[in-house]
Amino acid sequence: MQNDTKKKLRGRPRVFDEARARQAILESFWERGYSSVSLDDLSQATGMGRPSLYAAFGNKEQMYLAALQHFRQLLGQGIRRLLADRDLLGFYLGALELYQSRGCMIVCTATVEATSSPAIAALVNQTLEELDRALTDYFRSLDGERDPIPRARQAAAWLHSLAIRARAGQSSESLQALARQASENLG
Amino acid sequence: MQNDTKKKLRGRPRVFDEARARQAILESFWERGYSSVSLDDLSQATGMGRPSLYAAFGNKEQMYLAALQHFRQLLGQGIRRLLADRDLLGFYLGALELYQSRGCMIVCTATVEATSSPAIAALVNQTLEELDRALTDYFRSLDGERDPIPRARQAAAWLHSLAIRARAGQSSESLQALARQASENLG
DNA sequence: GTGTTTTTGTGCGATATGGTTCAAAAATCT
DNA sequence: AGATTTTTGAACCATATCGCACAAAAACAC
Repeated sequence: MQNDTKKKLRGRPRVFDEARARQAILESFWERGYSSVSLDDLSQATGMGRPSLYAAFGNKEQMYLAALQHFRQLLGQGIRRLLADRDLLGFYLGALELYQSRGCMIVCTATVEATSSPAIAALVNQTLEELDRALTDYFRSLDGERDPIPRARQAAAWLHSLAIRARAGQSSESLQALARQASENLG
Repeated sequence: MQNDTKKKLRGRPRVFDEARARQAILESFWERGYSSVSLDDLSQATGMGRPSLYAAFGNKEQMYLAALQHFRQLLGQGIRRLLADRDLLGFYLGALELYQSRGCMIVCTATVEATSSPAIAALVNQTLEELDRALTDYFRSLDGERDPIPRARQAAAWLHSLAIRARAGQSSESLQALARQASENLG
């Protein structure tokens, strides 16, 4: 929980790599959602025993929330980088790459739990609004763009649609065609 | 399982109303997804004992699939009716009404399970494609519409986005504003 | 070596879960 | 009334689930 530096600490050394474990937890939840992933699944995915898992990352909900934050960071990173390039097609294709691996964790798995867990609901909303804000800022920054908000909403709608279709397993070709349509539609 | 007519049958009469029970099952899954709804939850929601539930509707997955079909029918009905009126704003506002109660069952809860259950995945895809087809037909039917497919994809994207935002609990005003934007954008 | 600190794995416990059996109950048919 | 048919509810079974105690293990400090 507190060993971030890799310098020698006092007790028995950990046998697991915390970053790898976090990644494994993220991927499990990302792929199958919250409810259908058990602690045993996580134990297997990380190679850690349940007690170690618990000591290191807390209980199941805390792990899920951390994974969601992790995903959110991943998403935000991509958004900032790609929008800085003013390359909308690149943005959509990059997002698509992320989505085609396992779909969008926010749109396609966290929304289910939103009705059961206020904490998850809050995080979902926060992420959605963050995306809206980032897109609005982007369109506002474009020369001669007078009404950025509706444009941002439309851009978000394309992204949401891509997320859903990717999770549903539609073909790469049709998804990429959609990404192209989105960028042309907005460019 | 087979008693659809209400005429007097042979044995002990059922104490439950099959239609109401189906509705209760639908609402449970619709609200909380597949995995986090237990048979006990369904038993409580319907007022039926688990064995009766099992005898009448099969196992959990069969119940979920039936509920999903039920929802799909509901959605398709609304789509056909509203598009027949050529009232796109009405279409979006109607969908929104459905979505604001519990979100979209396909987009917001079935997609999670798609990775675990091929049957659910297939049904999700089928529904998505059905929607695309219906929207394409609609735009094709409009006078002077030469390229209906991209327009249909855009219309679907607006719908997907509305579904997600509604499930996330965004305000009625912002959702209705989005519905208006969508219909103006396409009209 | 002796003590200290931290991680690990075995294993427990209480409850939840999906599914099913089975006798009793409640209706109809003859 | 008796036989027949169907539903019901209690109870059961095997397994899964989350969470946690606890002793052994593995490192360091002195």
